[in-house]
This record gives sequence, C-alpha cells and structure tokens, in this order.
Amino acid sequence: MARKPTKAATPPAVRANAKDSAHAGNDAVPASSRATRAAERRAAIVDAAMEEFIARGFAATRLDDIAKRAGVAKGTIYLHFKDKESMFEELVRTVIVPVVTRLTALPPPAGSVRDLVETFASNFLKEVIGTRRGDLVRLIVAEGPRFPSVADFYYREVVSRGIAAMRSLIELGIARGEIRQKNLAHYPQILVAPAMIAVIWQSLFARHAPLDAQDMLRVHLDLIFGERSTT
Amino acid sequence: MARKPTKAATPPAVRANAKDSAHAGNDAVPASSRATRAAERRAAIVDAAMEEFIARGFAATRLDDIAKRAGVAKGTIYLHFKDKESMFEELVRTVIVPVVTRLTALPPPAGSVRDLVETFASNFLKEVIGTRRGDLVRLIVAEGPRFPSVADFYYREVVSRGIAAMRSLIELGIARGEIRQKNLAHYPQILVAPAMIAVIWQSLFARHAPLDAQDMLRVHLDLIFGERSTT
Amino acid sequence: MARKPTKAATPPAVRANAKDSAHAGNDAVPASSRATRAAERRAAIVDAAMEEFIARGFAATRLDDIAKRAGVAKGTIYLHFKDKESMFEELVRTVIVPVVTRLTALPPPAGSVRDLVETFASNFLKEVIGTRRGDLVRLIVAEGPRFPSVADFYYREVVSRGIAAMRSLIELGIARGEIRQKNLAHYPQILVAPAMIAVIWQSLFARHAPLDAQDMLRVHLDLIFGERSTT
Amino acid sequence: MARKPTKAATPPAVRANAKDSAHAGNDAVPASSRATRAAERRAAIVDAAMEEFIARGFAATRLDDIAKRAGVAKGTIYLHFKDKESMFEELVRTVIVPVVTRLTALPPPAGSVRDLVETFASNFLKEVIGTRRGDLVRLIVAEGPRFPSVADFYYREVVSRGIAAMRSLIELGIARGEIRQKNLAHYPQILVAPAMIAVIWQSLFARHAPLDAQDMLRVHLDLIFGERSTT
DNA sequence: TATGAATGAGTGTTCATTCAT
DNA sequence: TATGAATGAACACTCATTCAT
Repeated sequence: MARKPTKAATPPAVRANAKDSAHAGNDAVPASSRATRAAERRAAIVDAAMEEFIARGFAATRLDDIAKRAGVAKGTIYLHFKDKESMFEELVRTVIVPVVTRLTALPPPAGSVRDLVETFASNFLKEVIGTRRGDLVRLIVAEGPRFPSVADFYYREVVSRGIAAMRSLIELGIARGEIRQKNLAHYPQILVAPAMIAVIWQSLFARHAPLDAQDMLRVHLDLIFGERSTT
Repeated sequence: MARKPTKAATPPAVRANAKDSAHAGNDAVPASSRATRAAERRAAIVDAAMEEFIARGFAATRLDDIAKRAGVAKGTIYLHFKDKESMFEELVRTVIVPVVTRLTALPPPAGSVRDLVETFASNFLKEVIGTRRGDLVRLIVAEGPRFPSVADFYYREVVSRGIAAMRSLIELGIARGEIRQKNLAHYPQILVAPAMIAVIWQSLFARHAPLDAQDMLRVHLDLIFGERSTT
Repeated sequence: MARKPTKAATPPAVRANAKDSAHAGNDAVPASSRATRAAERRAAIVDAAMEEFIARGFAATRLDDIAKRAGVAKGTIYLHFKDKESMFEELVRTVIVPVVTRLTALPPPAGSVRDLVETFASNFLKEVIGTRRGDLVRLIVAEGPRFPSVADFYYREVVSRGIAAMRSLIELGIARGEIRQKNLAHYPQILVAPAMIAVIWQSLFARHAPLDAQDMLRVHLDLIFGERSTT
Repeated sequence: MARKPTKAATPPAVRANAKDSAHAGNDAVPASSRATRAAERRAAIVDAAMEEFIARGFAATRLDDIAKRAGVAKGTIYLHFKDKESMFEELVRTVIVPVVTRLTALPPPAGSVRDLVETFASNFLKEVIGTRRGDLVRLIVAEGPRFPSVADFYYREVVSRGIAAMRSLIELGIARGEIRQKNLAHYPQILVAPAMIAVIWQSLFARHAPLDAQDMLRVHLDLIFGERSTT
C-alpha cells in the first residue's frame, strides 16, 4: 500500500540542476532521506516478521508472507537481513531492547517496596500480558532451544537483568521489614513466576478460561508482603 | 500393555517333543506375535517422534529423521498415523495420559496439607522437571497456538484437572488453618507457577544458570504455609 | 485373531484315517476343489481390476483398491500375476477373448447381407455400447500407446478380424447387389465407424447429449444399403 | 520452438546511438520484455507438457520430465499453473481453442456442399490426423472420464459446435438435393465418424496397417453424396 | 496358498535464496 | 535500491512389491 507515491511527490526544485538524466527517477526522495526510507522499510519488515513468526513459529513462517505483509518484495528482505535465521535473531533483539529499556526505566524508588513492585507489575500487565510482546515471550520459549543465540541474548538482556532487579527489590523489602521470607532473595523467580504464567496462559488458554491477571498478581503480592490493610 | 503375553502363554508341554525340525531356525523371534511387534514399532515411532519434535519443533521435524531414529521405513509411519499432524496430536495424547494418571494417583490425603503438596511437588520434580516430559510441556507451549486441538486436550486433561486438584488442596489447607491467604483458592495457578517456571527454566537457561528447583519450591511453600519450624 | 481355527475345528471324524497328520487342516475344501477356488479368486481379481482400470486408467489404479474390491489380500494378486503391467495385459486378453468369440460366432449367413449386418450391429449394441465392454474399448484407446503389446493383441484379435469379417460381408453385399459402392470394400472401417463413435460417445458425452445408437446405426445402414422399403 | 525470435525482431534503429556503454553487454536479449519471456516460458511448458501427456497419459507423466523438456526448473511450472491437474486442464484449453477457431473459420459457402465438406475434410486431414492435435483427441478420449471439466469443455467448444456445423451442412445438402438421406441430419456424427476413426487408427494401428485416410474419406463422401462423376 | 505389515524409491509441491532487470 | 521471476534442494506422502508368518 502507498507503494510509489514518491514520483509525484518529488518537488521539481530538487531536481533543478540534475545532470543524471539517464536514471533520474530513482532518487526522487522527498522529505525523508533515502536512509530514512530504508529504515522505514526495515521497520515494516520487522513488524511483519514479528506478526508472522508469532503466529506460525520460525520454521512455518514463509518469507513470502512477511514480504506481502510488509508491502515489499521478497528480494528486499535480503537487502536488510542475511537470511531467515539472522532475520529472526535480529528481530528478537530489535523488538526486545526497547521493552527492556522501558521496563528498567524504573520510577525512582520512592514509597514502599510493595508500591514499587506493584507499579512494576502494573506496567508489565499493560505492556506485556496479552500483547504482542507477551506472544514474543512465548515465541522465545518455543524457539529458544533451536536458537541458542536468541536464548542467550534473551537471558543476558532480559532474564538475568530482571532477576537481578527483582533480587534488589526483595532485598530492599527484607531490609525494610516488608518481606519476612528471607530466602525469597535466593529465588526472585518466585516473584515473577505468576506474571510469566499469566503471559503463557493468555496465549494458550484464554479462550477456555480467562484469567484476571491483575487480581492474581495482587493475591500473589499479598502472599509475599502480607495482606494489605484495606485503607 | 500386555506386551509379551505369548511367551508365558505358550504351554511348554506343547513343544515338548516337537518334530518340526525343518524350520526350527525361524523361531529365533517367536514370542513377539505380530500384534506385539506392531505395538513395539508404534512405540518406537512415538519415542523417536517425541525426541525429534522436542528437539526441532513440529514444522522443522523431518519424518525421515523420525523413521531413521525409530529404525523403521518412512512408509511404516503411515501405517500408524494418518499424517504428520495427527502423529503430533496423537503423540501428545499418548505421552501425556500416563503422566496424568500417575500424578493424579495421589497418595491418600494423610498428614498435613503441606506434606501432601510437598509430596506432589517432589513427584513433579522427579517426573517432570528436567526430563523429557518437561520438554513436552515446553513443546506444547510452543506449538499450542498452531494446534488448538493439542492445546484443548492439554487444557482439558492436564491443566483444568491440575487446577481443580490444587484448588481442593488449597481449600483444605485454608479449612485446616494451614493457609492464611483465603484468596489463594481463586488462583491455584500461583501454587504451581514456580514449578512451571522451573520446567521452562531448565529447558532454556539451565546451562546459563542452573536452578535448584527443589529448594525453590520449598521456599515457595514456606511463603504459602509459613516457614517450617525446623524441628 | 482366529488365525488357525481349522486345527481345532476340524471334526475328528473327517480326519479319521488321515495319515498326513502334519498339515491335514488345509484341505478341508468342500465342493469346489483347490484349483476351482484359485480360479474363482483369479476371476474376482480380474473383474475388480477391470473396474478399477476402466475407472482410473492404468497408472492411477492402485493395487490396494483392486485387492479390496476383489476381496483378497494385496499379496494374493502376486500369486496370479507377475506385476501390475502384466496384470493389465493379461486382463485385456482375458476379457476380450470371450467377446470376440461370441461376436464372431456369427449366425449362419442366411438372409440378406443387410439382415446379417443388422443382426451383428444389434448384438454389438447390446453387448458393447454403454457396457463395461464398451469402456474397455475406450481403455484400450487410452492405454494402447503405452502398452504396445495390448494394442498389438487388440489389433490382431479384434480389429483385424473384425475388419476382415466386415470386408467379407461388404463383398458379399456387393456381389449380391445390395451394396452399390464398390470401393467400400477397401474401407470396412466406414461400416463400423459409427458404432465405434457410439461407444466413445457413451463414455464421454452421454450425460451432455444422449445418443440413440440404435437409430443412428439404422440410418447409417440405410446410407449403405439404401433406405429400407417400409413394407 | 520459436524460442528466441527476439534477436531478429529487435529493430536495429533503436540501438543506433546508444551511449549506455557501461553495461552494454547485458542487452544481448533486450527486446524480449519480462512479459514476453514469461509468455515464452509458458508456451515452452505447454508444449512440453503436451508432448509428455500425450506420450504417457496424465497420471504417468512426471512434472520433472515436463520441466526438463521445457528447459525450466520444476518450480517454474508452479509460477504458471496451480498444480498438475489444472495444468492439464488449461493445457487442453490452450491447445484446442486455436484449432477450433481455425477450423470454424470456414471458407465462404461457395460451390456445392460436397465441395465444402471436402474442403473441410481435407483441412481436417492436414491439421489433425496424424498430428500432435490428433493425439490430443485421443488424449481427451483417454482422460475425459477422469477430467469431467475437460470432457465438458471439449464437448462444449468442439463437439457440439462441430455437430451443429455438420448438421447445417447436411441440411443444406438435403435442400439442394445433393444428399438423399433425409435422416442423416439427425446424426451428423455419421458424417464425421470415419474421420474420427482415422484419427484414432493413426494413433494406435498405423504401424500395423497404415490407413489412407484421404481416400477413405472420399469413399465415405461418395456414400453420402453419391459417386462423383469422373470428369 | 493367502495374508498384510513393511519397505523405500519415486513424485507433487513448497519455499529460501539468487540475480537479471 | 528494489523487484519478483526463476531456481532446485528438500520434504510429505504414496504405492508397487516383497516376505515372514
């Protein structure tokens, strides 16, 4: 869609003293420079690929479909990615990084630890569970074993950081007396486990039995921090 | 299931003074009747397919490889399964059912609820986490969206039952005063979440950061039941 | 399952003075001798194969289907025929020969030539057009080029004889003054052409436009012998 | 055949003062636009497929062989046809249509009806009998029952039209007193029957007994129109 | 003799990748 | 840069043929 609007859009002035009469048509790039256009295309491909990989998994996804969805020709994909595998790998990186940075841009540690964790959980709910990004998590779980580099990357960039962050929070909670269970700091996974389960549940069983993730997480936090006094 | 009943069933007396010397050599493999052989082959195929599907996922698995691994010809697979898809679906059923029946054959509810849950968790640890069966769980998470029938089956046979069983236990725990958190009964998922995370963790990140699942589960139970008084 | 019930089922009386103790059970064949049974089976296979080959052509016919239709096991076919090709070839022979002998068993040349030809045509109508045998003709037309031996056989046994017979009739007709066109004797094909066309028409276009073969043949004979005086 | 007519077709003038020295080598095949090339390839595939289908029938024909004969890769076939079946169906259409249009482009009805029919027959002889197109007729007879759509198409486009045309001619002949047999108009099949037989004969029995189709048709016409007065 | 499970070569079809335009 | 026609290796599935029972 909107395949070749450029030709008409080219302001004549731009081509003023163009001497390259032979193949002048191509470089009629308007406002967005060539580089920008390329970046846009790449983004379109990444988005399309994401959709397809999530829907079908790596092996069953056809580059043809990605190209169609992205509105580019199949060959164009190869101008941006070496092959299907590296596309998948880079894709995961590309999509994950901003998520991580957003989530780790934690609000300054004001208020109680529980508040912090709750804010975090609430962000997670909005940003991940039941969204495309949640599906990405499932995709990584699915394809991880066949793409060690992806699993490694995910572990390094997301999991280990997340675990570390959770551990800090837990330790802070323990220090402040909000958390009783001292051993919890050894297994921050416990803190996130229900959230992860919620992600997977939504992908697989939502239509059998919808899950109120928010409420579940609240109950879980009550377990850890003690039931909240209803103010 | 009644794998080799023939051997025992053959009355020794019958062959006492057997004079069929002519073709005595054949019965080097006499006992396994045709039906038995067929069952064995089918089992071999199921095993091989399980390995391959786990290792590569559905789409990337080649029937050729399954056949090779099972030690049968490719065509033989089609004597047992309609096509690749139904093989996958039946496979999951075949493998899951015994697991379910074993796990649901709960020890009689003697002792405290915590003991019950602990026993259950310990079984789960031994039988599932880090085993082929654990990988199967990951496989289902991975392929579920593309195999609704598999996801449905898994939900019906495993998840919903498991959830129900956990809920009963939780309610029992609440009734007996072992569990404080009344709301936990609404989300039995919380009880199992760390176990599931452990399963997935072992599949994906074990080599980066091994997880002591047993200890983690213990900590989690402490969270729910209160820290165990070290007698 | 009920594999060898014979041994036990054999009434002792029957085996009274049987000295062939070793494999006495088999020959419990009632009225029809073993040879007869074999011939019956062969006939069943031939019939089934005929149906299938006509319906699907040689290449697209599955031995499995033939076996099923004939009520025998696939392997049994190989007890009667070397392979699929020779089955097809022998089949055509088997089926054609009786047709030929019946058709060539012309009624003694009494009456006019036209009467003779008409009798012949009427037989042909009943015995061939719109019947399985008519389909066989189409089958031979279809597979002839790939089965030279079949085409050869068909030419030798059916076509050349038929042509010769027709030629005799035509010559007789000319001699008796019933036929004017002397040259017709050079092309007996002309005499049979409409009959053959009728055969093919029924196979291919009957449902679009049914053809009254009998009437057409009458008109054709009128053309050759002159319109019949309606006495 | 007629693979690269482009070379000759390229008007020299076009390349007169070409300054595109840089990559002048490429345009050794300039004229044939992509569309032209595609059409050529498609034609090559159609030709090759025609040969193979005629030689082996539908089921026994391998796409591999068609591709090889057409000088394209197997995958290329699928750029032009959905699958083997539709290739066969489209093929028949593609090949038949021009034949029909040519044959129906009858010379203006000048002269006697017999002359007309004779002209027609002579065209038929040259264009169909003993040619690839004749084999196509046999192919349709052979595969028709398994390809109703092909039989339908053939009936609609060829047979029904041909029958109608023949009927008109016969009626004209009757009106002009050239044909005595009034009933012939009911069965135009009789008029064409020997021609069809000739087609089939050439395919199947030519090597056993060659048939002088031309002479046979003449004799047949004598039968219908009366023997020609030897001028 | 009869069976039908087992085989594996063979075939239609797909799809990642290339490359001339 | 971008295209999409062309490629051909790869794969699911079939089926004639064999052979242990």
